[in-house]
Amino acid sequence: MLRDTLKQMTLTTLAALQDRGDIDLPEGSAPEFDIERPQHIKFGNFSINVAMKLARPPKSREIAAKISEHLTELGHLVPAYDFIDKVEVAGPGFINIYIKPEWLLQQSQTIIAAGDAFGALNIGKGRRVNIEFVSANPTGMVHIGNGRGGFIGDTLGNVMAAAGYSVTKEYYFNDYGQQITLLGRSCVWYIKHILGIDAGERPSEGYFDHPAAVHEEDTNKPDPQTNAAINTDGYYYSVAQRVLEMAPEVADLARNTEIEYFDIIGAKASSIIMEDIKKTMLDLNIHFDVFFSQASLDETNELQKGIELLRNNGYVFEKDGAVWMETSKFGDDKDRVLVKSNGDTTYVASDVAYAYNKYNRGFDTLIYVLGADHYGYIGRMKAVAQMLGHSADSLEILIYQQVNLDVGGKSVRMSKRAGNIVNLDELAREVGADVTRFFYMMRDHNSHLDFNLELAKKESDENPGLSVQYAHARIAGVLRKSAETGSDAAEEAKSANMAALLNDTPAQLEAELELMRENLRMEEVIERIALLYEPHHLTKYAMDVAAALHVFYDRCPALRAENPEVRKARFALLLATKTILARTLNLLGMHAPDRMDRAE
RNA sequence: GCGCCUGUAGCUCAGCGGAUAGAGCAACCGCCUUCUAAGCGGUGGGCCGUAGGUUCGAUUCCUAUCAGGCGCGCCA
Repeated sequence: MLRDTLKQMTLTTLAALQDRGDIDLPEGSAPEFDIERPQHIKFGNFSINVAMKLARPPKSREIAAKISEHLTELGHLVPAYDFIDKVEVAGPGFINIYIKPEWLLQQSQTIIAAGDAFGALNIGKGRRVNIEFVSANPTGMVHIGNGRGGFIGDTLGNVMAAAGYSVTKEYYFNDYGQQITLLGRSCVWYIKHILGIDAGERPSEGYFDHPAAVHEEDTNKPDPQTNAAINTDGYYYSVAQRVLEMAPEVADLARNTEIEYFDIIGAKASSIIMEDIKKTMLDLNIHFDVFFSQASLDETNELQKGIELLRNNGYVFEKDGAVWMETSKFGDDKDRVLVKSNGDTTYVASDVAYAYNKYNRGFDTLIYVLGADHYGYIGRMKAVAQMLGHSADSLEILIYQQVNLDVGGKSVRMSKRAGNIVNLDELAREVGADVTRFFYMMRDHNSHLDFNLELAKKESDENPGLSVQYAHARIAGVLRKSAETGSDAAEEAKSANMAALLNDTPAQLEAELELMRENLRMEEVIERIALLYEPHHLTKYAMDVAAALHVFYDRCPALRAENPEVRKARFALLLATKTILARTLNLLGMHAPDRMDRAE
């Protein structure tokens, strides 16, 4: 990528000037510096700040002038560096690089030739990365809160794969222990209602639908716990119905109501819910390579092996009849219990085993995408990584902030008790998967997200994500029109002389150059996302490319261009941009439509 | 009490220590006999929460402080 080339050129220049005695590098080596994208194009395509790192103004300007001179020379002498139009020194010592317009335009051919492979980087060098996200327990549907991780994880995974990492996307589900028993008991209660058996009082703990007839102002009162309050449209009611359909023999078990049957029924309910979750994920184009069962850790004995490994490494001790691990040795707030005094293993013990399992599968980096309520994980899991013999950096936890509901301008937390949980599949149905994905990805994962469902529905008309898709559709429209008149735009573009555009009006040329500048930025965006784990930059980038395309479309007709050379060259720009837009949309998990019908 | 996140335009938010802080939406004014107007051009709108500090340079880093959110189990 161009920025890397410039960095290399600058390093070469610094070394040459040092040899010549023109500059004095601290300890003989180049300082840290950046190749930046200036805010205004009048400051060039790129800006180098190394001179200010070496000295204060006005001395920095002198150094910048020397570097600038040498860079210009390099551009003339080395054919591979022949993209520099001019180099200028500005302000306190910025070295501003201006790229030749014809070089920029010519890159459209590079993009077209690369096709879907454009933007594929090798910064990952094939390193294996495991990204775990969503991992919602199969005791209820994914909602707009815990679903946020789905968009972050899936998009980050897509981008990291493009950046040359070998990515495995994974969902860890808890099909083990107490909560499955609870789910089973809740399900039995509903089954009894369905079968017309006396179900008794509704258990105080478990998984139940919000009663149908209760209004918001009643939420602080205890649930009615009567047959009348049962919501036959509720989710758990439907799960119970499906358990009965799937396994009619359950009816007999439910009549008995022995504790051990709860687990059996709970397992069936949980597998139904898991299928629902998988379907929701698929509807939103969120893909997983692996669904990992927590229970399997026990079956494979990894639960015990993980603990044993920690014990052998000397980090396990006993206290108060429980087994502990010394996570505090590695910066955690406190030590954590692995085996309770009653002999049960803790959830944390499963986390240890799961991390152990992931490392054993050969992953170099484990990324966890978790909600803010899992903040406490960071310290303990980083400690676990080290106790298992890996670096703290090999395990990264991305915390995304809470999603609240925006009700009448006030931020309201979703809760089961208030019955105001909005499920993700509901949102996807209302506004569509593409808009949903774009909407979520516009925000940094560190930012809080107040979800206004009404607005989200409205934004389906106004969402900038649609403008990006429209940009893609517009290009497809031109190509379609061209095909209708019997011409082959792709064929014409191949033989285009891009320099033909240099005779366009200044406004046209500016639009064409801006379009190519944006197109070529994709590699930098992918690199940054992969290195910093910040997938939200992709939406901003997509909007920038779309905006550049719309301006170009407005000013620079292709089909109607009088000059056939100009027409060909503009076809090349359109095809290159279509490639970029399609690629960007696909990384976002969105469709790149060839046609969009107006809403009205 | 301790820890983490957030505070930028009317709203929702971008902003990798750099130059005159940006986008979308909302508001206002223009542009369709033209490759889709889901678009383009223009206007207005900012003590970057507050106060110090580091730096040639701070919205960005550090400290304090105010405000909002979240977390601090032998729960999962």
